[in-house]
Amino acid sequence: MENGVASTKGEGFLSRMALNDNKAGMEGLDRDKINKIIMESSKGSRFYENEVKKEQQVNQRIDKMMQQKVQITEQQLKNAQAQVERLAYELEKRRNLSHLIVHVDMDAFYAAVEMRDCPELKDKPMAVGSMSMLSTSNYHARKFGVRAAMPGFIAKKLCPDLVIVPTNFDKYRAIREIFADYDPHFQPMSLDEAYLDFTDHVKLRESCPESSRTHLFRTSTSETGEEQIDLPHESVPEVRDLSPVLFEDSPSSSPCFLSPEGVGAAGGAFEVFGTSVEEAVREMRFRIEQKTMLTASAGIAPNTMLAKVCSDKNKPNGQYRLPSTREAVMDFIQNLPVRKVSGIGKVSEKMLNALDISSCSHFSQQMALLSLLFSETSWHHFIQVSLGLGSTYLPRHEERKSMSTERTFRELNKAEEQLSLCRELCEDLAEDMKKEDLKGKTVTLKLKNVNFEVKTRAVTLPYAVATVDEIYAAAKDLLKTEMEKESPQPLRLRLMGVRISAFISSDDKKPLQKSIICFLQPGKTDSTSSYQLEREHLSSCPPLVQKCQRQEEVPWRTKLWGIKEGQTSDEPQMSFFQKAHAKRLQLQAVSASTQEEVHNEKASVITSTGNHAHESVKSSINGQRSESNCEASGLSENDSVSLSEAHASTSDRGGRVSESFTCPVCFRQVETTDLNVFNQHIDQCLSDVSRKPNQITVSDSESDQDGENDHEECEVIDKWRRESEAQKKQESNKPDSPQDQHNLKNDSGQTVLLINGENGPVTLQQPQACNGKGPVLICPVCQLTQDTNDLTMFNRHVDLCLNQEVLHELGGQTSSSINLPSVTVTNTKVTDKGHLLLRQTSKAKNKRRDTPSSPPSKKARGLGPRNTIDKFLR
DNA sequence: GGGCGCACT
DNA sequence: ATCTAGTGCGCCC
Repeated sequence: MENGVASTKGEGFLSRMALNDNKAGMEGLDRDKINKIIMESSKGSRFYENEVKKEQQVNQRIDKMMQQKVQITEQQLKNAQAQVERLAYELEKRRNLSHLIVHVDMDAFYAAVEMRDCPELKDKPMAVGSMSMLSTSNYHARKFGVRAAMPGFIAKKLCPDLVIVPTNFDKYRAIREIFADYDPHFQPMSLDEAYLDFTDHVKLRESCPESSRTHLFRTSTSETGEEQIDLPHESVPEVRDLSPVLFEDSPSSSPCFLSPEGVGAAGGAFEVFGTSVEEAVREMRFRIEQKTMLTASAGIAPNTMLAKVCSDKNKPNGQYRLPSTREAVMDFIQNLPVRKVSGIGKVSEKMLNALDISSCSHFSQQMALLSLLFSETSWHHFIQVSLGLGSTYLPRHEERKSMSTERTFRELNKAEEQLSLCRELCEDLAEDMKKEDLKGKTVTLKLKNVNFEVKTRAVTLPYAVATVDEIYAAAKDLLKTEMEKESPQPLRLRLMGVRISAFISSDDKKPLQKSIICFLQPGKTDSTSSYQLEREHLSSCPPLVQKCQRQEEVPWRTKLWGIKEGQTSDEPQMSFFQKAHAKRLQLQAVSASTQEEVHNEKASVITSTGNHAHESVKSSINGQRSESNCEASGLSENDSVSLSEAHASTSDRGGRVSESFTCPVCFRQVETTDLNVFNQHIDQCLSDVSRKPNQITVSDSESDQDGENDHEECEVIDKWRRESEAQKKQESNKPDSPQDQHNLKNDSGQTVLLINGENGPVTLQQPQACNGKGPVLICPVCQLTQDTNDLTMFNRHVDLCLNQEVLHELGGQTSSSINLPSVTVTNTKVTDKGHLLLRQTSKAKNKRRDTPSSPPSKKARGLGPRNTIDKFLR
């Protein structure tokens, strides 16, 4: 090799495949011995040869880069340096240390689940996967060098006693919901990993009573209110013997998990958690463990980039906090190996190494050079890493961009078989496409031959396709073309895959309905109105409309992200309905970003009972009607509940049974069973919006940098809402009923108290008394007046009451059998599992989803959204 | 738009 | 004997 990077094939191979001893649980292994086995198992195989070839290609890239490097003039470097410094200055100016981003990562996730469900495995080295490939291994196996992404047959050589368990994704999927308990807006990166923003939670935590930070140990599955994750056919081992067995050599096993500080009234041990973010995260991990019997590790830092690195620091079953000071961040970065940074992989690392860059501190020294040798996105990413900068907001779920299926097999060289396999793949893909109601224009065929050479061939059709025949027609053409190229030799394939991309928007497939009859009547469409959306963003949410039509829960987060920065009010094609939608969704985003959740699984037990005893709660809430304003707009998760479940509901309000719909525009209950009447109501609401088209705006995040317009915009919306309400009142000529919507807020203008309707739609509580100071809060459980105006405190109290109710009176009753009032406090969300999440708004801010210190483009390599998992989640 | 590589899990 | 599957994005043409 010209640059001397790899002098032999073996070295070249090992530089790609050798044991990466950075991995947790891999410390102090006999690396040479392990690498020798890896080498011996691989040498001479086609895979090996291909790896060597790829290695050479990388080396060529490096050579090319080095040639460029020597041609760089002093002047170029000087100019580049100036540019780099300017950017660094700008980035520094925008550094945002105000967020507390948490990255949670389940420890050896798949393996841990399998061990939990099959305790005999606990003492053995085991891995999840197949002889061909392992997904992960437990910590026993890691001692032998067995790790994720290693083929099982090699792992067996390293560790002959290794037990390999096949993957069971359905089981792993169930775990995901625990993250939502903590932050419904969490960003899942995979089945076992997520980012959460703890900023607001910690702010509120400081004023929390100790009781709400007290958590019981699970002593048996039935004694606590913690829901069980659905785990088909397995026994539930004692949690306390799980953790030490799983991670006996954990660097940071929290002893508190094993030696509880006290014994609760119910006989259960409990632990009190503090108010700091470390304690909050520790509490979360504790609860995850109590609930799933699995441990998680976490990193706490001012941004996602750092949080991710931090979560790895004390793995397994540990956490690490990087203080939110510039000094701490820069210290942390100095000795951080570049490879630890998300987005810098094997190849990037090697290229950087060739420039003598191995730790992040080297970045700043070489940044001018890097700016000349790497693409703009790449070096921008590098410079941010060098400054310890990263995203301070959690990008929400985005739309899927492609869908594919592929299969690996033993050599397949008969044209007939290849074609029928291709057909099979197309069938699978078409089925998946149908599930998400997708149609795409680009069909890509992927082929890997027995020498591991990968080819992709794509065709973009003038129309979108989704059916088997359509996809196959395109894929077959591509395959035949490749066959012809090779003929008379046959293609010798080991993998075939079909992918569809370039999805068309839902609107192209089915026009949106002005009246949201689509929410209500599956299959029925109103062809008289169609909406051409100018913005691709807004229109590119194909799964949404269909899901509405199926009356499934609408993924509002998805919808929310259909509305992105750059949307403005002067888009003529945007329907008013969509504008109203957009605005509300945007407001949801605002409140979502400022909401914090009060853990309340016990309350969730209550909520899931649904239609009981609303009345008993109503009388307990006295308060003032709020002035509409931004903070108390009430446009939060509640709305998503209303919207997503804007279908007929039968309720027993006021002792009578009535059919009603919740209007998705004004949120009022429309008491009718006639869809036409309901649609008329919605149309009226929409025309209310239309009279103020410029006020129902979707703000451009770029032009609203400091969120200063938020208040103004909220006022506009609330004004409209007030007017709308007044108008409706006139129409119906009825006084306010308890179900009428009012935003209530406490003295600080932060909170609204609502009573939850049984079927999702939220009805707001009419204030009944006013003491001049704010709402008088009476606990719906113990019926005692609470000496506080602070809804957070009140929530905590209710929480505790419910806990006691559930634990001490109802014992092991399951959630569905508990018959208690349904209580919701504002900005709550009833999750699909019936969990009641309590949150409280704080000052609306952070409207910008892209904060000054977040990367200029999340498209920076490796930092884009990961949608892999969404397929599993849906 | 096509082809292919990188990165991540 | 045996080295995944799925996705998004960058770069180059």
